[in-house]
Amino acid sequence: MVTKGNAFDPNCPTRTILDRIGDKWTVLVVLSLRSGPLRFTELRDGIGRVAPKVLTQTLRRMERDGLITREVYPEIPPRVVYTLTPMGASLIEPISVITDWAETHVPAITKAQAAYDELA
Amino acid sequence: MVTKGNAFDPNCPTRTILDRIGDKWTVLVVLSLRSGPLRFTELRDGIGRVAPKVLTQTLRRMERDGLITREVYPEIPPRVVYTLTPMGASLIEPISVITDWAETHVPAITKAQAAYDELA
DNA sequence: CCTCGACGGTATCCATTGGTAACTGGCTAC
DNA sequence: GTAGCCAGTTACCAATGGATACCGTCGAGG
Repeated sequence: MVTKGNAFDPNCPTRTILDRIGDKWTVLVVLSLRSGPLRFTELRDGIGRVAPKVLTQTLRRMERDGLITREVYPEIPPRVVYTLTPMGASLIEPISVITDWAETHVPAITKAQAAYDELA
Repeated sequence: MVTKGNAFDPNCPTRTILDRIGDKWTVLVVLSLRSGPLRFTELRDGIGRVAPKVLTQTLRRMERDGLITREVYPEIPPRVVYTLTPMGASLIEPISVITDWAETHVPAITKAQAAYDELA
């Protein structure tokens, strides 16, 4: 009845992690850092319009989860560099599978939506 | 700079679909329907405590996106059966990749969180 | 009778969250 | 002196998520 794990138990940590991964910004941060470390503003500019507050929240969470590291260089102006940890990098593959699926099915979904709205 | 697609463009449909897939309940609905059609209450009971309103919203969205079908049997008491479409079923694989990742990394993430909170 | 429960939802309300806009501090360049 | 850079933070507000209660219709049970 239940999957191999127990994602159906609300108290299961898998569920929490699933939520985390499913987060819009988390996915985009991972993809952004794919090709190397970035600074805060580089992330902000690379990801189409994120509120800095939200980006900070996302990055802190990801740091806490061990997906990225945050290195602060106490210079003026300040410099903070975010880097994927090996665990964070291991997320690229699963995320790619999802984005591939999404891109493949965009036309079908758009079409389904149009059909649905048609007879509404 | 950008992935194969353009998930970084906020107006890109891929982004919308990504949000959809990332949705907590959508994932659980797909997994629930994996082994066959289910009725509303079966879904509700199978997924650890969902508010009916939220489940309805989720199901309507998924129906609109062409991931599931909704069949109403005008009986008393009413019977409504939800079934994965082929497209919906094609989501099982990608989702499994993610859940596998999540389950594999639960210990590491939990450990990372503990370490982070330790020195906070 | 008449009330109770099954089913597939709505309706209402509140808490949490996502997001916007403005501001901070410290230094450097104009 | 004042404008700007970076990496945020601090209000503040709108939207969303979620809990709870309720609806109509019917057959079953008392």
